[in-house]
Amino acid sequence: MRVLVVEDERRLAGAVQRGLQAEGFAVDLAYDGADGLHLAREGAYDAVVLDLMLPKLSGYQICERLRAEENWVPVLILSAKDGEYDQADGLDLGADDYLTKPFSYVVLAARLRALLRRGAAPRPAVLRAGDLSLDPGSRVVRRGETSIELTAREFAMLEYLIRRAGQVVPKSELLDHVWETSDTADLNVVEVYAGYLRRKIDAPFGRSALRTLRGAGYRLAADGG
Amino acid sequence: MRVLVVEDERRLAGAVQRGLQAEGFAVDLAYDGADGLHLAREGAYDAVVLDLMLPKLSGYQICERLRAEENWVPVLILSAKDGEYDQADGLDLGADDYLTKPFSYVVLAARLRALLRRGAAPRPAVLRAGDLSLDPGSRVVRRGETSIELTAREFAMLEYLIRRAGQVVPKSELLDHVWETSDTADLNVVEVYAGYLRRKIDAPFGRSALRTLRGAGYRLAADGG
DNA sequence: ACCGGCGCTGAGGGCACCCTGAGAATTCCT
DNA sequence: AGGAATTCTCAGGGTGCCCTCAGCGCCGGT
Repeated sequence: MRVLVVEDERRLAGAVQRGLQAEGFAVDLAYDGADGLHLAREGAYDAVVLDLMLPKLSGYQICERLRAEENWVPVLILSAKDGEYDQADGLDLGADDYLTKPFSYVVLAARLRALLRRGAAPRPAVLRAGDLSLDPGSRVVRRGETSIELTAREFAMLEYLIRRAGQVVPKSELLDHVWETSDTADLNVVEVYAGYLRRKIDAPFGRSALRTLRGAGYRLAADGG
Repeated sequence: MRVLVVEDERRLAGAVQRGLQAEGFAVDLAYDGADGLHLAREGAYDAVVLDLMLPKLSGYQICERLRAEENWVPVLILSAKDGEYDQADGLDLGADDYLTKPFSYVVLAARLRALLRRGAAPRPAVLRAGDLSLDPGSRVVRRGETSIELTAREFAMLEYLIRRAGQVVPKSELLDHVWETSDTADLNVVEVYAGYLRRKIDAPFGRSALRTLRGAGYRLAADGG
């Protein structure tokens, strides 16, 4: 398992390298953001550990650029900041885990193993289907450049559909996951909301991303229709 | 996105529920390990949040049992313990993330979103017979590059045939598996649908993948005809 | 070649499935 | 509390799907 560690403080970087090597990882080092980004792009690593405060490019920026390039290598952010909002920001930016200094190599190694077990995440922070995009963090939905106002229920249903874009989703599954009604199930409410969604995400744009498959369910076109 | 929270301290459980609901999650609660395991098994949740110290079954045990049952629902462990080895143990046991008390709902929600981003169910394989392909997940049927629209019944029948491609399938077997009529069986309906299928998957392409074997049944050519 | 049976097909009725507008019920906000 | 937004229920209506039926062609046997 090859890991890239980007950390400008050389003594800490060396210590992390030795600590992870002791746990069986192969570790490369980079000492600034530009080098780190370059290596992460080219090096085919199984995971990347990023310090936040770096010369030239911050850890945030590295992560953001990698994700913008559709590179879903597991990223673990490492930082002295422990404000909760920093943490939330890092995760919503596309990082997969977050660890605050000081930390132990045992924990770092365990979290890396957990990340590697999951494998590279083939999913971006912002969910997309063609020119349709949905950001679970900021709750923003767009069709191309124009943003769309959705109610909570509409948003939840579209989120579920866009996570399964290209797949057929039965109405019963939508009812299970988007609604909380366990027993008194009326599938009609799903149909009603399918109609609401079409009026907001399809009709104004002359598209038809949300298709009904009679007897099967709904399918959101992976290419946005 | 539906989340199960297993936490025995009721006030905390309620607070977490409200906090996550404010972030847009649908939250179910369980107050002991046995309930938690049961719900996690049955409830089709998108993620599970487990307290470690629980009556009846610990969070560790719940996680261990779920994984032993091949249930890969994303699990986040929540605990007052913050010893580094506890953390490492939880992660190596198959949990996907670990958070120590006290924590904030903003962080919990962000980490759940990161988990959901990663957690994607593996798709069923695409079935093939020559240049004929059928995808049970997206419900897409193709002959070469051109996609074909099938009704629910046509799709079900083709799916059954393509799974038995190259083999002879009696009409009675199709009736049993594609239709649910147990007794009042009229085999003619199978013949009718064989005709529908031929008109859609064979005739437009000048092929004949679906052959009739008089007195025996039908056979879908394994090489697509 | 004739005949019996098997399979194919076009037509059509019925109904299940889905969509939609209206309005009640509930929640949220001021 | 009052009003607005959201969520949900309900009934009506359209249409596509499913199945039945009857007639005919075709195949295989004698």
